[in-house]
Order: sequence, then C-alpha cells, then structure tokens
Amino acid sequence: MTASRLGSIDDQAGRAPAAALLRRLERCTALPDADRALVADDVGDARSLAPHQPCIRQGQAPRQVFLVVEGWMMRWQILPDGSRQVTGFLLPGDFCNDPATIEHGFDAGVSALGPAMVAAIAPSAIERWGDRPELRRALAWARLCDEVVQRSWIVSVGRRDAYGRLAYLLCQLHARLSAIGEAHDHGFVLPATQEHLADALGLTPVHVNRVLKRLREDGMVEIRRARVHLPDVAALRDRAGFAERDVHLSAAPPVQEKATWGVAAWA
Amino acid sequence: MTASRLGSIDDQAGRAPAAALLRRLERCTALPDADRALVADDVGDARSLAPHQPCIRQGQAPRQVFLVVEGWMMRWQILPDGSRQVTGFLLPGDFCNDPATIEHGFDAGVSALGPAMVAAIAPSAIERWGDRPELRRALAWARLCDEVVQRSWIVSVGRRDAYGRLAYLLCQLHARLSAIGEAHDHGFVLPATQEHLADALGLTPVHVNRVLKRLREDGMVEIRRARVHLPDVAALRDRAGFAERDVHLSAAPPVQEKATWGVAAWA
DNA sequence: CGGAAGATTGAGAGTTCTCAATGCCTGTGG
DNA sequence: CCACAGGCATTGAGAACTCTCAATCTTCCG
Repeated sequence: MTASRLGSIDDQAGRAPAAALLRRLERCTALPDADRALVADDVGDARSLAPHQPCIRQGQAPRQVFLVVEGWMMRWQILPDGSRQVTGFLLPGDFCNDPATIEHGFDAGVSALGPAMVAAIAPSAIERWGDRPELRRALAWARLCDEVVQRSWIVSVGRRDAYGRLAYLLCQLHARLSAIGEAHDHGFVLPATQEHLADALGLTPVHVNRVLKRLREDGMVEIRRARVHLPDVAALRDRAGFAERDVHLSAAPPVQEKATWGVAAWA
Repeated sequence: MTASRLGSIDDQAGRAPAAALLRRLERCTALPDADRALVADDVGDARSLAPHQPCIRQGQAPRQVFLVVEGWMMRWQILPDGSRQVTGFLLPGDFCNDPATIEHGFDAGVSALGPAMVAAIAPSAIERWGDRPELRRALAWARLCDEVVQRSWIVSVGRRDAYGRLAYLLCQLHARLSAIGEAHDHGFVLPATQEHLADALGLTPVHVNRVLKRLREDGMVEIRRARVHLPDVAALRDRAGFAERDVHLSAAPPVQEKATWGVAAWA
C-alpha cells in the first residue's frame, strides 16, 4: 500500500473501517481474536468527509468517538482574535477525540484536510474495550503516542526556529506515515497547503514558503503538488534534531529492550 | 487552605498522600467509599524533593507513576542544542507520568520547581483502578484535563505574542490553583523564576522580564518575591483571551448542563 | 561582608510578520 | 482547444517583535 492510495476513497477502508485501528493497536501488542472481533464489531461504518468538512466543532461535546479511517484530519483551535492554531494532524488509525470529551466537552475542532473517511464508535463500546487487558494496553499506548506528539509540538513551536520546525514536522510525519504504511522511504503525500503548515507551526504562510525554499535549496526537501520528496531523510533528521526515540515514542512499535531506555541513553 | 501553605512541607500531606488526588478526582464524580479506600491504600508514602530535584529523567522509563502531593513540579524536554522547553507545570493532585510510560518510556523529564512532595503508585495499582467505573471515569477526566492544558500551550506558544502568553499562563495557573484551593481571589504563590516562565513560554528570560514590566505598568500583575497579585482577574482574562470554558476544561468540575456545550455557545 | 542567584535595563542584531504584488496551476465554460 | 477565474505559491520591502550580549542592581544567605 503506497501513499498514492491517499486520493482514492472507495477501497477496502469503507468495508473494514476497523482495519486501520487494528493495525495501529497491534503495533503495540497482538490482540486476541475475541478482541479483534469486538473492535471490528464496534467500529461503525465509515463515512466520507469532503475536504475541510468538520467532524467535531470547537467547544462542542461530540456524541461519539471518531476514528480516522482514511485521509488526514486536523485538530485546531480558533483564538478570540480569529487566528488559528492547528494542534495536530490525525492519520488513519488515530482517534479524533478522547472518550471523555463526550462528557466534558472538547476544546478543539477536528476537520478533514483532504478527502477523508471517519468511523464513529459509541462511547459504550469504548467503555467495553477497557475491560479487555490487551485492548486496554494498546489503547493506552495509542493515547500516549498522541500525548507525546502533542508535547513535541510544544517543544518545536517553543524552541525551534522556523527552519527547524518545518524540518521536524516533516520528519515526524514521515515517521508516523511510515508506521502505517502510507509513506515510502523518501517521501509521502501531504494533503496540506502551506497555510495549514503555517497554522500548525505557529508561522505565517509567507514565512513557511520562504523556509520551504531554503529547505529546497539545501537539498532537504522537494515538494511538487502534494508530494513531498525527502532525498536524504537521515540528513533532515539530523538537521531537525529528530532522534530515533522520537520515532519510537510517536509512531513505532514499543521498544524491544528496556535497556535502550535507561538514563545512559540520554546523558 | 491558602497558598501560603506552599512553603511548608510537613503537614497532613505527608500523612495522607492520596488526599490531593482524591480531592482532584472527586471534582469529577463522587467516589464510592470502596474506591476512596483503594486509592488511599495504593498511593505510596510521599517523599519530599528538594528544589530542582528530578523525579523522572528525560528518556528514561519510570518504574512507577508519580503523583504530585505538594508543591509544584515541571515537565520539560532538553533539545539537542541544549535549550529547554517546559511542557507543563504539575500541581498537587496531578500525575507526573502516564502509566503507559512505564512500559514505553517517557519523552520528558519531571522535576521539582520549589520544594515538593511526590508519591509513587505501582502500575499494578493503577491497573486495578481501571476496573472501578467511577474511578476510571475520574481518571479519564484527569487525563483529559492534562491533554487540554497541553493543547492550550501549543496554542499560546504558536499564536499569542509574549504579552498574551504570559497573561494566559497566569490566568490558567490561577484557575488551576483555585480549583485545588491553593489560590485566593487575587493571586497565588508562584515558585518559578522568570527563567522557568521563559522556558515554558518559548521566550528568553530577558524578554519575560520586559513583558512582566509592561503587565505591571498596565496594572494587570504585581509580583513581589514569589507572590503573584492579580488586581483585576477579569481584565487579565479578557486581555489574555482566557474564557470561562478554559477554566472548565483545564481545572474546574464538569459541566452541570450539557446545553452549555452546544455549538451555539461557540458560534 | 562577600558571593550567588535572580531581576532589571540598554543597545544592536536577527527572525518573523505585514502588506502587497506577481506568477502558477487546475478546473470550468465557451 | 483556449480563455478565465480562483486558489495557492512565490517574491519584495519595510515594520515589529524577540533575541543576544552585557552591565547593573537587588535580594538572600553563609
């Protein structure tokens, strides 16, 4: 499955909306067949969203948990002055909202970036999932991933310059997409405009454009249409300060050896 | 209980480390006595930390879940270039780390801001808590709060200028502290230096100082020693774009009426 | 009475923003 | 097949915000 699939909405995803979620959860642990069946059963039919179509409105309490099945979604907040901050890109297998938001309200809005598909899951179903040990673990891991990615955004916006932010974001997206089989070694499809990137990075579209130009001149990135090409991922990661652990914590399977995570690894 | 308690470490907190957590969780739902007992039982003894003493090291997989019992903690990350970003201030009743970090590692470090006390909770205990419906709900709410606060930091750092960031942070801290009875109507004790604030806001200490001066000149804030005085919280909130919903989602009890959270409230 | 940490201030440099214009690509309609 | 409109990308010039470097001042504490 290559990134080129991103444009086509009418494939198996519609028939097996839980597939993306199961693939994702099983990067953490293998699930018993019973759990797989339960999940497959509880995930509702996928519905497609047009580009920019909202799935959750800022401040509203959603009535279900939404799951990205295909395409990209974005989570954002509008400030009183009208400016927008994108607080996350949600990829196939990601949840749009925490179950608790159903009860307590949600601070952000979620909408489709390009054409996308989402499936709804009833809160009672999620509740049930919590009774299955493996499922619970896998869900906890997925939540942790989202948390880690959110923190990495705070760090980027707070402490990296525009060049570093863009480089880091591209690395992170590449890693996350690779983990779900939607990227190839040297690139991926990016259904976001420079304005989206700007809102995600805390920059203006104009400046994103200038920085993108510099990245291009440095041979780090080429973007033609919605296609991002990364000639030298290692160099980009190096420049961005994107470490192997960033991959692990935000996208990849859990560590094999605990030892890797000792203090020594950090100094 | 007023903010002036912050400095004194040797009070009831040492004897009942679970108290802060229970108070916090019960802002969401009342817990059955059995749950209260379980929590009280599972929370280990509080141990005190000296200022700046780390509780979790960046990149390390903690072996337990830590709970702030008294004082403030901060969650931070160091970048490859040596700069630091503070990704959260943790107050009494907050968890320092998600249980899943025990298995998968933690991307951030957590250390004491001033003198503080933390209690450790075994992962198996937390696991057990997940079997109690009320407890599970309350824990999910606490997690949501943390998530919301994290997102609000992304928004602040990404889209507010220095003045707005500082104002917003002060409002948020005031709201969170008020919810746990550690603030009074017009201020609170802030055990953070301007450098800490700078690292939290993505600014330099020098600039924090200048902005603080402007806030002072505008009659928004007075800081003497570690004491923050907010003469007109409403004005500050207005200036910061800090809405009532920010209070609710990040600190206060759950909504009374669902209706408040409809789309209408947001336009 | 130092010494150390933190707060404050000044001056100049750098990054990023704003405003505004121009160019490019795509889909649509004639 | 071509012209046109609209969205997006690109570029320029000047302004604004924030940073860096450095010095001074205050407070706390041994």
